[in-house]
Amino acid sequence: MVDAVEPLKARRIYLLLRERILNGGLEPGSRLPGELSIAAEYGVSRVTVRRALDNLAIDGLIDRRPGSGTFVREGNSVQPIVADLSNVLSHLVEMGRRTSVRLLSFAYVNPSESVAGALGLEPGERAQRSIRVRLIDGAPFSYLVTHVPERIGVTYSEADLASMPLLGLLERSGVVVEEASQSIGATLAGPDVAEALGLEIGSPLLSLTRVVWDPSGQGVEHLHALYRPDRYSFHMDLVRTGAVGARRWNPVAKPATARPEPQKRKTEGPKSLKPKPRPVRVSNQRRTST
Amino acid sequence: MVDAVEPLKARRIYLLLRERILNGGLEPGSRLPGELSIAAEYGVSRVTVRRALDNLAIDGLIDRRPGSGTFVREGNSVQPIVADLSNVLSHLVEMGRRTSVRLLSFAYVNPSESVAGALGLEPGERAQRSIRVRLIDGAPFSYLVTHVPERIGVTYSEADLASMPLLGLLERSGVVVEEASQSIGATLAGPDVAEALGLEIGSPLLSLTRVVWDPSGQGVEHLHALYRPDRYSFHMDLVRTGAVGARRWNPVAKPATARPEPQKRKTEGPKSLKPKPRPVRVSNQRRTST
DNA sequence: GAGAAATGTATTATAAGTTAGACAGGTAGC
DNA sequence: GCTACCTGTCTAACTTATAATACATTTCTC
Repeated sequence: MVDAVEPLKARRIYLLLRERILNGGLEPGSRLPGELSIAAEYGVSRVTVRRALDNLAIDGLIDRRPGSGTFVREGNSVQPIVADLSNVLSHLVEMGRRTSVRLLSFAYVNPSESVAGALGLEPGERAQRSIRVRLIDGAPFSYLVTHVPERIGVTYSEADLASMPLLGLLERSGVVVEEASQSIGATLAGPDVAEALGLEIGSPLLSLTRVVWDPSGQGVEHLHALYRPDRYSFHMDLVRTGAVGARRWNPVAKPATARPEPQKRKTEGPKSLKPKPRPVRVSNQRRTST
Repeated sequence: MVDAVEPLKARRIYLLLRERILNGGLEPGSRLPGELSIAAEYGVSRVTVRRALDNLAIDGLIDRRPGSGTFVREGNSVQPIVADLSNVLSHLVEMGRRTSVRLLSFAYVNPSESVAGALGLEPGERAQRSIRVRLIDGAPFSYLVTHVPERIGVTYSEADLASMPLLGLLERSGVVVEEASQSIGATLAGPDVAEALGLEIGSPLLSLTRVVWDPSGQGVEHLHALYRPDRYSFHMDLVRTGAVGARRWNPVAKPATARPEPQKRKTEGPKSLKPKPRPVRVSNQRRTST
């Protein structure tokens, strides 16, 4: 009879206030209620409220001015890297930002059942697994676990992996890559991933699972990618197509040649020049630790 | 100098293990590592691990057999709803599953700066904000916050909102919807969202922010959606296009007419008939409290 | 049956979170 | 200047969470 307790009021209040700042009604520059008011509102002590505010201050979300009050800091919108759904990294290179890769693991393993199933492996068939972390300007933003069937003929070395995209290596080896299927979800950072990405355990992550097939339908690559949402997000433009009554969104297919940006929004509002102060921003670790 | 502490390890481990059971590598029926192993892995004491396992047992996710071990309970695999990036709900209807909507809030507000900027509102211009929760077969899976400029001519009522998609209502009102831009990220559940979706505070969420414009570039709708990743995920098929040397992924544009499924994977492995053993489960809050 | 390994249970000690209160000092309004 | 209100800091007592052990019981393997 483990009676689920209700601990950690400070964190609860921290999350609550953070939500109000990021998504909710608290405008940048506005003043928060006094610490005593907040304490009364949520039925906790002032010390507890202060702990929550401390964390918000560490996150850089608020500005505390003694005698005056606590204010929502302005300009705390750190834009994450934006990627479209196709070739994620071409953007970055265009922007002149330097990306690098750290190879954490390189081994031949018996894949998990789900990976084996997705790739269509025979029972007991092994796969080459590599774990990589991708960095931009020295800051890690993605954790990639890839599985490639051993029988595909893995012709690349560890050094190759650290310098070239895996798909490029496969295509160089003569593997024809035709189609893929991927799904996007969210999950929490475990110990390994948290350390590799410089996060706290339990931080939210974007997850992407992609399975790539060759023209015969043979599984070629299984990718499980985890992204820091404060540094990476998916972006896409949609157009409304179809007849009335069956209208739907369709993604805008971009030409293979790189283009600066679709940049279509011609809103004329005074703020329209600042197209998207996307507030999503997830920073929640107070201590990156390790 | 409040040194950020490390609270609630038990809950953290509970969330992590739950994530591994639901999305991660732990197959149903498989045995978890021993309590001591888990304790060592996460650097906590066995008591703490046991607390986490207690909660997982309450959730019905695991099965503890004294002397034998702790096992992932079978039959938890509730497939998440799979949506493509365009018309998320058409799938569901096709599948014959019943979705419903709960309207949590309906008001005219001064939108936050980020929303106002995205929609291109004049300073001080108000917007109609509605907060809805969407359910499938009675289980909530998404939390939607939409903003529509007041001047657009909001011709729908609260009752309309609870029964029809917002975009449909707008188009019925004569608003021409042409293009949109959206980005996908991840975040943690705050108190409000957690309660609305039946989650613990701190659970991971998929977040989608979409801005819709009419042909003149005027903002029409701002959508901020949060999805339970165990019940909802984005899925898309990609094809490799472009010349050698500049190959990239492009999404497969689907026809407006509903089609059962692309279903391309013709892998012949014995497990290929079970293409996706995605294990999932639902109930997880022990106490929604307050 | 012996032994290893697992969960179930209990005890004690330490660490951490919370509360309540008091006081100092800064800021703004009257 | 006075007052009200705010944050910053501190103390003391209390409650809860976690750690470190030890030991019993069940299960599986050999």
